[in-house]
Amino acid sequence: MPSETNTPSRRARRSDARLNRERLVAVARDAFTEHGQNASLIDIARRAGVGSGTLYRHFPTRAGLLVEVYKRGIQALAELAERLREKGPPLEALTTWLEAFDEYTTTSRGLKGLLATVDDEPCDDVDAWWRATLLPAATRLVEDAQRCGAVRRDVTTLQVLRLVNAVALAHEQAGLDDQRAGPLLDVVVDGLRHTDEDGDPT
Amino acid sequence: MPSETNTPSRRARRSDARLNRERLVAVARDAFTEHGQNASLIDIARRAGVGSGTLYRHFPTRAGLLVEVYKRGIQALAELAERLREKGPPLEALTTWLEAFDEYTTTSRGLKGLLATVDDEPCDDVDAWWRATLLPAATRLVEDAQRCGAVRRDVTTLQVLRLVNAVALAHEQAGLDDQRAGPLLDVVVDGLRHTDEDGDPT
DNA sequence: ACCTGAACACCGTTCAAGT
DNA sequence: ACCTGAACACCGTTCAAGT
Repeated sequence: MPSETNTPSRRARRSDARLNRERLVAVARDAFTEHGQNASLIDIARRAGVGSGTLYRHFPTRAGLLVEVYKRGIQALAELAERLREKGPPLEALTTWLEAFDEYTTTSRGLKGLLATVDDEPCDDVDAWWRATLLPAATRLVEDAQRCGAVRRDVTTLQVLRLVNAVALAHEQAGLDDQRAGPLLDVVVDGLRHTDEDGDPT
Repeated sequence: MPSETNTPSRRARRSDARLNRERLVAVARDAFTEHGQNASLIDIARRAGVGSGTLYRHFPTRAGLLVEVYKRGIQALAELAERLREKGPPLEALTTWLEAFDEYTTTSRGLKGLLATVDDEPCDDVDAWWRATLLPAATRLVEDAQRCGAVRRDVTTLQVLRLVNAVALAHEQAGLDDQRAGPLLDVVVDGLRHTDEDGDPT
């Protein structure tokens, strides 16, 4: 197999590329945390010690880089949703999960910006990826809670996520990055709960 | 009075400046509507037919220009708050006002961005201006509703405004600029209402 | 007093040239 | 196959020079 014996240089190149990629992601994580989702890409490349072209080769779009940075966290949230669903009553599961979601997005500045730009339907493959990861798990939680009458039925899962994300975003933009949104999140969660007191008697 | 007779040229100059200023504001209104609060300033100057220095002379900061564009609307909202307060029951007044607030910010793209950056305390005179206009009126509405037990007491007026603004912002960033936030706003309003069902029995 | 526009520093993105 | 960095187009902001 010459394709294996005569390509130690290929292997070496590849490990170089892999190293660059890892460095970029690590630097990007810091940059997004420090400056939000609009952190300077050229600065990320500089701090990673690579040319700007290299950054674009690995991550053609900013969203792609953002997703790479927050990939693990998004996956962890999806898994948490499944665990909570098996464990407790629907409303409690949803509430706990939304708090975890809020906590993660609060500490991950760039992620808030990424989620905020979500449209009603997937627009590219990066968008499609995180939707496929996060939405199904969240939808199951929301629909469980709706089915048992604990949560109002006139909201979609995407709207719920947008709402919680907006709260986190509002909190961040107010300059209070460090702590969770707390009472503001409570307002949203209370608002999501189904109440009968509005039943129109006509 | 020589200071009056020998300054017809001064009068002419001033009217030039006034015209430039008006043009800038008119163009800026369109630009913010079209591109949001980050619309290109250089493009605004260009479209108004003035040099970039002229824009900076009239409006040293972007926030100053934004406030100028939305000044009337902010004042109108403050007056509406007073009228509603005199007219109906506290909760209804607050609800109606928040809907009007949401509707105005929804149609005024740049305003959402301006309000989103509000800190817990005024940071400059532009910030101070709209706070002095909007906050007192809104605070009276909120506190009325809290006093009569219709709205929970663990939120401040600023938090309420941030929350509603965040909803409008989330809605816009999701690419649905045209319609009001609707159900998302309902969730927030419901969440603000005071309910006793959570009274801890300990 | 007011306006202009060149000048500077910065960024996003692409692409020819290198290894 | 991968990387570099110059090149281009754009913007925010300032300031000397004009009227």
